[in-house]
Amino acid sequence: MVAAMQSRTSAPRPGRPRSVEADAAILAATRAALVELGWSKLTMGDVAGRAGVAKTTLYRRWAGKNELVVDAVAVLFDELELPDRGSLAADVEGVVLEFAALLERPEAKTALMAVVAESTSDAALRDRIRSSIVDRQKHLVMEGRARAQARGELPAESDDPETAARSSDLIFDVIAGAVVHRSLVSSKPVDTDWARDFTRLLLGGLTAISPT
Amino acid sequence: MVAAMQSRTSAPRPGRPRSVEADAAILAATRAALVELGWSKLTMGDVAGRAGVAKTTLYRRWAGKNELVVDAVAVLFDELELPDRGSLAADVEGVVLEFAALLERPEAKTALMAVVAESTSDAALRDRIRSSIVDRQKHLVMEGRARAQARGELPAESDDPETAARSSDLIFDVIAGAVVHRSLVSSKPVDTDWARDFTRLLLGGLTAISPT
DNA sequence: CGCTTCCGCTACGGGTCGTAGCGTAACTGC
DNA sequence: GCAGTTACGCTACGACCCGTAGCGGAAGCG
Repeated sequence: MVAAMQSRTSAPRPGRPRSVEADAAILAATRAALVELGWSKLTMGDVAGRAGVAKTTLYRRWAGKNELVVDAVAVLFDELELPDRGSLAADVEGVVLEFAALLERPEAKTALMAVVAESTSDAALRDRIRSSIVDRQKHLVMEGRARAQARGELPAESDDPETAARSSDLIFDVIAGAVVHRSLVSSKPVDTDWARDFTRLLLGGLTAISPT
Repeated sequence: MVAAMQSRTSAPRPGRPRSVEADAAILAATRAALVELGWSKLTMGDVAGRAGVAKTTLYRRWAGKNELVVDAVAVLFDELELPDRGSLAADVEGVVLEFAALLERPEAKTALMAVVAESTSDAALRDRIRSSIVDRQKHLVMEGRARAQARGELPAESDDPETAARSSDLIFDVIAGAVVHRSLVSSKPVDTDWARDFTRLLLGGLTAISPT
């Protein structure tokens, strides 16, 4: 992704250009390998073989497994959308289910946790994840919040842009964190029942949880 | 941990017993290696060297890196406690900060995400994590909830034990998930400010978030 | 003392890593 | 067309880690 951007934005350099088909083939092969092998058993040589590409070609574009997988998985997050479902509750429920469906895909679940784990001791990788994955989701929170404010479901946010950002960060961490934890750590399904319970908790708070 | 339990519960077998010092040394060496090297660069041979133990001894007790690290990190969660801080809000804030402090320890942050990632394609490891780590935390939710109900801060839970379990699972995923996501994915600090904001959101819901 | 199990050590085949070197292919500017 | 430049496929390589086997010896039990 970053590599692709580089070749797209940079002025046409002399010499043979990098094969765009190879880029796509490598990323697709990486996702396929993640599905079949999981993170730990995935090797650069295997990916190269699947993509019909020499191993050296991979190393010319990505420093290693971590960077490659981040780019391979990042595009999955572009699918996330937030259609107007009429109410804040419906919007939250919808995005929760969408995000959960994304996490159900084996290439996503195994790769995401692994790269996050690596990023704890690799600042560059941390930035790469933030820009390639995290920031792409955050705008969903902004959209949903703006809509809810327009509907009168939420009060206008603070004038101070810092506090406004703080609260949207908070909401983001709560939603994404809860779904990830439910799905990957507790390894229980994020179904419509759970999404409804979670939405009620998020909107109304702990006291709102009571037998329906 | 499981290995230790095995040798503790099983009847005294004939022959030389396993060295308990070796167990402790290996687990400590594993944590030290996690701090210095992180997950990916940690090797069984390195751990054996640090522990002053032969590599074969490690393999006699653990099947591999995954199992070893789970056991090495599991004991960290025993530190988590939930002293009565007088109110539900204070209790939540306290456990959030405690959990965050635990996640700040490099041996915990790098190992936890990694084993969770591996567990997505390893059912046995998933069970091991659940029993060794997740279930140890869940009782904190029960405690806090029971206290809040005794104080009159929360209504009594449903008679149906299934719905009661469902809601405590939900609360657990929201709290743990949010802290993990904030700390490891968004890589921003879980400080007292954030803990206060989060607690207000959890107790009062989205509408309660407004300029103080 | 025999029996059993654990330990440390050495050695090994198999696999992955990341790089170097080579000849060739593709594209640019003169 | 022709040099110049860069990318590609291929091969080969040392380095490292894996997980296991086999050995002699140590530590307990009866």
